[in-house]
Amino acid sequence: MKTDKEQNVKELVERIGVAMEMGGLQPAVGRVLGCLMVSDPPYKTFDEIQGYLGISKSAVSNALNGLMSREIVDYMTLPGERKRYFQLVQTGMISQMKTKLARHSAMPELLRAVVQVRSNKYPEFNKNLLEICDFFSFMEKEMLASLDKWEKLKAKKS
Amino acid sequence: MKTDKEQNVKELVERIGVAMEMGGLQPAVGRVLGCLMVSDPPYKTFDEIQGYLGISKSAVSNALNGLMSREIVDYMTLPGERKRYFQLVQTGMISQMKTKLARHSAMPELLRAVVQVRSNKYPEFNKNLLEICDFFSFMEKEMLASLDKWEKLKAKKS
DNA sequence: TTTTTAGTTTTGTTGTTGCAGAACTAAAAG
DNA sequence: CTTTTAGTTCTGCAACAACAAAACTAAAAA
Repeated sequence: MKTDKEQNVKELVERIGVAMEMGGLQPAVGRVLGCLMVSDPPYKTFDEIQGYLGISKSAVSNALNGLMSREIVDYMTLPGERKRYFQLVQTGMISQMKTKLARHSAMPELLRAVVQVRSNKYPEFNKNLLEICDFFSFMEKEMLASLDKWEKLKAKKS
Repeated sequence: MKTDKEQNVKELVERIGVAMEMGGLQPAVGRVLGCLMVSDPPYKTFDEIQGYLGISKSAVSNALNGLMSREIVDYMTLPGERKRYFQLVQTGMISQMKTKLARHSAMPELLRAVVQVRSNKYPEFNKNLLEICDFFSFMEKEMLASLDKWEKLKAKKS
């Protein structure tokens, strides 16, 4: 039966939505993403998204605009048609990861400021703060290196 | 003048609070963390925290309990005293990073499920989905490796 | 026993989020 | 010029989050 598989797909979309929600996106945004992932063909119009998810136009509009501003989604048009076909930007998730990393980058600076403000009556504590600071710097550097590594790996393949 | 420096420290606490807030914690929680970072000595009682931040007891209580359940803060007691001295767990931020990483680990599985559900009419799209999937797996592996590297580096020093 | 201390739990208020529904708009079609 | 299409923006609401204030509790002190 067809409905059976479709049910499965909808549940999958729902699970993607929840996963995205935990990543800081709002529910409807996560579902739109999920919808575009399972969509066959891999693009959908505004109305199709709305119909598939059964949510309001405003929810779809806001979700799509948010996703487009983050460059996770973009759209194309077909010649002679006015409507837009929305689709995932394949590199979007990857650059998303980069921006997420960048958000941690304020910590080392703050921690250094903290240590500068502290007395040196508790050198052990200060040392540990600096170590945490080093840890964050270290991880940021490492992750950027990993991203580089990935990009080179991909470049070779293609 | 003393007040001048204290003002600076309070601003620093506030900035830490904001940084933590962006990391997904609630405002009061971020400030309690900031307070414990700049605290000299590096521990404070419930009342001291409340007094320093000028927030309610319930806010302090909830913040501390949340931080303790995440193992970012713990407390000690002094012999003969009932009150608890709250302090940062130095490894707390680091294990916090680990849990954050773990949250991404559902993605590869979901993406694989998506591809299995899709037709193969759009092999390019499917290939790209699998590539994103690989990317997340790759990054998770890399980060765990980095964490290992850090721990070994630290082990050597001490 | 009562009182104090060190918090916890409950209650209520305020502000914010996330969305639906309806009104609106701009461009194209008729 | 009117109508349709493809969305956007506005209005309003229900649910939830973050917190203050106050009531409560459990253990120790007096």
